[in-house]
Amino acid sequence: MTNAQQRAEHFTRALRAAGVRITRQRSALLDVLAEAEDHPDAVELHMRSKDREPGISLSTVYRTLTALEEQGVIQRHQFEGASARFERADGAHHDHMIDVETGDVIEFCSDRIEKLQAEIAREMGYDIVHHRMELYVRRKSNGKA
Amino acid sequence: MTNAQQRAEHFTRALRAAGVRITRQRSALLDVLAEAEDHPDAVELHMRSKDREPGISLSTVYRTLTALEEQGVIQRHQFEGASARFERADGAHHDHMIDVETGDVIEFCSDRIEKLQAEIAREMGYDIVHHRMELYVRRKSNGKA
DNA sequence: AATCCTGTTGCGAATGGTTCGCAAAAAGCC
DNA sequence: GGCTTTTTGCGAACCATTCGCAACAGGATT
Repeated sequence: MTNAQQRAEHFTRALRAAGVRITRQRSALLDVLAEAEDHPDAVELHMRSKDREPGISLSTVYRTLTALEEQGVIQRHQFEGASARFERADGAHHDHMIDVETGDVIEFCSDRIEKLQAEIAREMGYDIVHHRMELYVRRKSNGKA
Repeated sequence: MTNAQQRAEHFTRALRAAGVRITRQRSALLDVLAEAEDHPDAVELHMRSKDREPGISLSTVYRTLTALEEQGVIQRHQFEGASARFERADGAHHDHMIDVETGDVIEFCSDRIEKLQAEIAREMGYDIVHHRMELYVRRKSNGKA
């Protein structure tokens, strides 16, 4: 069994556990999400899902994405000046770099930054509920200047 | 002359320099922005401006905010699940903590985090164009747990 | 595999923050 | 003061997302 199939089953179980029914439409979207290696938005996911289940509507995509997010198995990211983009919530926590030229999303993680964030919040009398850190970047110029 | 007056003049000069005319409406909004010590959204700025210049419309507030942002004298922040909030761009760069209970915005800055961000981007072959870091926080609980 | 109950669908309409188009009004240079 | 150009307020348009609803379909039970 492929990783993607395992992930699709994981999604299915998560929804079933929440009393959510698995319809043909949802199954198609779950497969799409399980296979995605990028950070697609709702419209992109809708297009990919239509290849498997032509009848699926954009509303259903949004509704299912919301349900999956509520179960904590996917994450929704609202990057600057763009519609929400989604990704699986399997691996470890990470932050994002967005290539401002191409829109590509690069994942990264820094324990040291996380520690500093927690420390700063603590010093000011707060606990961090969650955080958002995005670096908007451009490929480094080769030349000197 | 108060700081707020100086800041209002600074805004005025910035707009004039860009060939933007200073109308009564804009003048009112500029004063409001110059006095603000918080991070108001467009609707809030509209309300405050109406106290000085009752005729001002929300469209004008948005248009002027956009012009000021283009001149780099104010900043627009899009925090999670809320409308855009604005602040003056005088002082040094800083990031934000948002109290998830109250919506209050607390400013903070960490050179160490900034350095780490730049280092991470560099190692991956990128230059940072700008970044966004927001800590969504809750007042620390007094008790043990 | 037929039934029933309840959750789900697609559609189009609604939402909410923000922007736009337009004709009337006002800045500000001469 | 007149004239040109920008700006205004208004309402309509926008766009991503959500909602309302009547028709439809899981899936547990039989």
